[in-house]
Amino acid sequence: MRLSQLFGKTQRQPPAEAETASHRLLVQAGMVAQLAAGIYSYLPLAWKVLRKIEEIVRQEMDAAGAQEVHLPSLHPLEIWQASGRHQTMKDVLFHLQDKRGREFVLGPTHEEVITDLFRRYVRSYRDLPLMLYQIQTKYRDEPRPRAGLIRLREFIMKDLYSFDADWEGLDRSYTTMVHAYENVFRRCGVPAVAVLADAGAMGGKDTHEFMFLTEVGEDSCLFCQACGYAANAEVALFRKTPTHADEPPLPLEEVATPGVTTIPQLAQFLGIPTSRTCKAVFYMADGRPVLVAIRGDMEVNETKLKRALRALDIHYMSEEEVLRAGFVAGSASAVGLQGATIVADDLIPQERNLVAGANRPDYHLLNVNYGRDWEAQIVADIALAAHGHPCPQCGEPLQLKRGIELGQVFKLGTFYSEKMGATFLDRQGQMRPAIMGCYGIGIDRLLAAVVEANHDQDGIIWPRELAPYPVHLVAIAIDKEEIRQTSEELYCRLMAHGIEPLYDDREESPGVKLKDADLLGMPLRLTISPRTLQQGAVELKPRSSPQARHVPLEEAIKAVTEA
RNA sequence: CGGGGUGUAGCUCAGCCUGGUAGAGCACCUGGUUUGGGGCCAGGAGGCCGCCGGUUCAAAUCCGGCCACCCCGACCA
Repeated sequence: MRLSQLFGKTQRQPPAEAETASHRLLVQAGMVAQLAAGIYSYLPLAWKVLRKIEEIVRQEMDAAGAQEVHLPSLHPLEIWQASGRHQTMKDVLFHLQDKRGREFVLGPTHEEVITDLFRRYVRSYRDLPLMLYQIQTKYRDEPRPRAGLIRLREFIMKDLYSFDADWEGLDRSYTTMVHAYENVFRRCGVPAVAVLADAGAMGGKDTHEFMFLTEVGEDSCLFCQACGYAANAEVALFRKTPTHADEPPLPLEEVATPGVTTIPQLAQFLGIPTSRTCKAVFYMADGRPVLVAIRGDMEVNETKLKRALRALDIHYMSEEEVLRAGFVAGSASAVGLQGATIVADDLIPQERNLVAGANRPDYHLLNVNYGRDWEAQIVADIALAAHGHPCPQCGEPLQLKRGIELGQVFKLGTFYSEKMGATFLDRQGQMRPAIMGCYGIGIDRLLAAVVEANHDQDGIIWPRELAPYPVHLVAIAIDKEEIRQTSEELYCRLMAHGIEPLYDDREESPGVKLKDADLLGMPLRLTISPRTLQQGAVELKPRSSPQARHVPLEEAIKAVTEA
């Protein structure tokens, strides 16, 4: 490919809006272009890489025994009503109508469509297990698109669905997919780790996310170096031990705490650690007020809270909602509280003599004891694991790291098959719902991660298997006839050997060409210049190393093949 | 949806406070020169100053509303 003909132009200035390396480099290299928030065009170079990523994914999915299909993006609304997800996913669904007013949604994922397909064709356990997948554009009206290709509203996803006759079968399919995913990410040059995750609106039980650990990631995960425990912060457990479990309960006592409205102030005012306090946090859960009681040194994990409440939607109370609920912000507690659901973290009942709000301004209560002074409707683990908390398995301190979620695998079970009647007859002639799993990879997000994982200050460094072209051929001073002739010859010779280079045949200064070569990131660079030509040589340099060497022109093909 | 920020040439930005002729660098076109890290010279083309309204003799500039985009949070591949 001649660079002079290539559609897409490098820019000298990085784009102002880009804050992450992948966003900046892909835009600056002229590989992607934004159309609207979370909606991008892919130009030739990026599209080539995406196709290579897809090819790797196809190979691994096929090797795992899956078959590729292609499902529609236009989904009749009814199919979403059948699963109930027109409600649980309504915030991200794009809606549209046909001429007759029939309602459709743009597919954000395909459990409903695939389950429908299954129920039309599968009758017998003999057809199981079954794995179907597709690589397709998904549409989600994300509340906040972010960081170039990291979070898009229109994106390419590989989604695979497994159907098994029993739970052991699902476990096997799941394990098979986990291994396939490890292969995909390894081949793409992105180190990914599997962590325990939350199933969210997908339904189902076990689920893992594959994380690429990086500071620019939007997820937080906790890791134990001692025993290997790894979990998304949304679901991470940690070992909780009460500090004063053996203390006898002391009499409740009200104290004046003028001007004290926060836990740190309270602890300082009374000269106690924050772990001796019981904090009240206010939420609205599906429109109902909720008071959450948690030890003062911990934070609420909203994913856990949402699950404990079995709520569709929860959010932190606004000031207005606090007023309406009648909570005394700064001095609130569950003691004597009416008219709200009370949720207590499961550590609270084990503690003795905590300090909590008195539900009147400037007063707090000493020696508050669960069971004696108050009770909660729900007691559950709703605490957020943090850096340094003890591992739930071995007690060693957990490490907090940020990551980008590249893929997720779910054991869905019968969530969809029961709702939608996806059944089969087992060996005994019994009708049973299929046991399902689903497995997604964000293809364009993976592209972004590839760049995040493979770049330096000068540009992208494509891994071999993904590079748009294996070689970048730079002709310096190409307006000199002998340079042009030699470069053209080498270009043709490489092509004849099945190596298509990206050939910089532009009449540009050396600096421009070399900078662009670094930015565009082909794994090998061949440079022809008056200097190399004098020796009848061409310079060969890997993008990933500063080491360049001269090789005789006639050995160029061999050198490239062996490099 | 809450909080913060930005909208001026293809890109990066100045001009706005203090109203009066729309600018720079890069990119683009012509010609010349240079040739190993975005070189130099000359000439040229390119703008509903985000949109709508208001104030004013006069608005990129002041005021109001709206929209878009970016960042931080609640959601997800």
